[in-house]
Amino acid sequence: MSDDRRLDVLRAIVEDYVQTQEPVGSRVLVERHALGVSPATIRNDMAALEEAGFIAQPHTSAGRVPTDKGYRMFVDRLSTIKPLSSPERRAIQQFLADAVDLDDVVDRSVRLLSQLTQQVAVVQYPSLRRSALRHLELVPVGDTRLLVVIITDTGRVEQRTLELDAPVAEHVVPELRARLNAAVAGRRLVDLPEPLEQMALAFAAEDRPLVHRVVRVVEDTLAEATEERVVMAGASHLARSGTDFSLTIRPVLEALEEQVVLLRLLTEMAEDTAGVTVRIGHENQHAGLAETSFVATGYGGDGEALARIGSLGPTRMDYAGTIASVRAVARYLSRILAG
Amino acid sequence: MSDDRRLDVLRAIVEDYVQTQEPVGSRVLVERHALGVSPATIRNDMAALEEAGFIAQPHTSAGRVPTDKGYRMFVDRLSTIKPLSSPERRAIQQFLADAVDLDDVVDRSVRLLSQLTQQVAVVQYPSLRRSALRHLELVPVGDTRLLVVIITDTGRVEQRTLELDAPVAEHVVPELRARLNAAVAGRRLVDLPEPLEQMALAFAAEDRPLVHRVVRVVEDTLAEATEERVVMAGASHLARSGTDFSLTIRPVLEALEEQVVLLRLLTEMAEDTAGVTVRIGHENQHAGLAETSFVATGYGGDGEALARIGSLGPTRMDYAGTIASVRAVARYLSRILAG
DNA sequence: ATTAGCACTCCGGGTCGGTGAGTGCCATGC
DNA sequence: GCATGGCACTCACCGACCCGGAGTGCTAAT
Repeated sequence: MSDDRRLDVLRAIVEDYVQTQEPVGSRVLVERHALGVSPATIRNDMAALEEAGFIAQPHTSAGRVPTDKGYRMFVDRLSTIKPLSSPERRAIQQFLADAVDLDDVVDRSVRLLSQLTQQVAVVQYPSLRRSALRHLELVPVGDTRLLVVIITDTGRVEQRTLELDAPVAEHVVPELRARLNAAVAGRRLVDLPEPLEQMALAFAAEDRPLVHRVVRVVEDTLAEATEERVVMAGASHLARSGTDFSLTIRPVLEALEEQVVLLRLLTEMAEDTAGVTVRIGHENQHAGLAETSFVATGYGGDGEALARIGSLGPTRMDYAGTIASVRAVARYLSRILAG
Repeated sequence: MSDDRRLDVLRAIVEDYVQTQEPVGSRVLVERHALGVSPATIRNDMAALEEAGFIAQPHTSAGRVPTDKGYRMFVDRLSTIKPLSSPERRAIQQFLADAVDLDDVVDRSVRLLSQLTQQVAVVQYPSLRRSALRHLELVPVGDTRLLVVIITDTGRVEQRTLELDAPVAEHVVPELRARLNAAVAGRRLVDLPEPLEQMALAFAAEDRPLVHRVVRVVEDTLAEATEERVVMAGASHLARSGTDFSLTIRPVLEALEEQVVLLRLLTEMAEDTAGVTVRIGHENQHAGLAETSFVATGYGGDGEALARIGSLGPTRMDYAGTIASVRAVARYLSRILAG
């Protein structure tokens, strides 16, 4: 049995179906691809592929459609890398380089990726937990409030307001600011508790409560679940014309509006740090995403990724192109953040 | 001619149509509303209303549907205010009060409003231009870069990185920071140029270039077009089941993804500061929004609004309820920001 | 192992009446 | 002069029906 040709047939089916969005039959298959055999032969192969679960027919006497398993095989073994053209690369780089601050970088990235893939793009902000601290700022507000501002080396800024019982002693704030910064600058979250503990000891007993509260806020902010921010763009691509997919658009939009779902989507793909991860159809846990695929990778950080970026579309998507785009944007994004 | 009854009929048509989403005929009208006359009479009134352009029929021998003009009349003269229940109010208040910083406040507001109205919600960040400055922070990064952080009294934070030609002189940064803050604290953008000018004079000539560059960055940031940030939530409500509206979903989503369009939508309604503004169907400039209505109002600031918040849905929406929700969220939002 | 031939299935689109909701108009009544 | 009952008319909608075409699976021949 010519196993090779069967895989060729599978590849051809996936490629045709992705392009035409219509079940593909044996005749058009031999016409459009140089398979060198007759439709009847293809039919036999198709029967075998169906038996093996790679393709299915929507109804008797219709062409074949790839199953999730078929797409899986396609991305794992059949699809070839599709490098971006060099003008494309330059355009990406330029567009991202014009960003003015982190919000802008993230915003531009997500729009760019959505534009490139013609799908929904998702970008996670650099994790606070895994970033290093660049600066801590304390700003007294009125008498009894203290604004704590945290700036990371990726440019991310978080702020929390602290309500105090008593007015702050004048001299404490500058000293605390100085010592805090000395203690945290350049360190990552995991390395923080001890230096902060040490630092607190340097203060007079009467100032300790304040110091501890500030330390507490900093630690909480960095550890909080809310630290994980995600942005999305390109939802309109879900309503691409000429697709029954629009029937399923509601649950998909709903899923995408739940930060929790998005985060799980991104973080569940965390194992494979260097490469690109692909989740196809039902491989996604969320029910609303059963007819979508998600392509993601990490960015920032050397070795361990700072955060993730991905693209979501119908299972019948251009995997090669999407993978290439996701990878490219992630690469330039990393470069910007490191620069 | 009983003009009053005609308006009653119009009101009845709008209310019925909003509820059922189906063209409403003369029979069901007299059945569902206590109009005290026969269908034939209603039919005469309907003919008059159609003549006047308030209603239309999709095709001969179908019921009537309100036109944009009909909705306009309805919101201007016919709809009654629908106050929120007091548990609802408490829930809103509580939900917003739990917010941890400005991003969180805005995020919660937009989600809340989308939840309340079951439509798309849009919230604009408090304008930098109209806010007062709370604090300016300068953080040296490496030798030749300076991070400028701007914090407003609404809690908004903006940051810009400044690339310098030469290493910064050690002593300049603390002094500049102190003087800058003295100059700007509590002032609004329009009041800034002069004090900043004054301040710069206090520095030695050799430090002037640096000082001027920092001043420049601050002023630019506050004046920039990109200062206007808008967030959106509830797009999934656009795909509400059982509506041909889903055919038009694409252009609407596209419009909503353009910051520019959103901003124009919000700012074009700026005249009426205290009340709620409603734009119906074709009154919206953007072509993709011809079948939607937008309800917006300002929030924050006394007198002049700091920013705007609104809700967008199909023209056949519950105007009274939407107006009430938008107003309520805006009110509590203002309160939080002032607190 | 491949292929030509063939019978079979079933989707999609088109046609065709029947039904019912809704209208417009007219003649009548208060 | 306004409201009303009656009535003919118009369409959209729905189900039944039919037909063509695409695609398959099977079998027999190479």
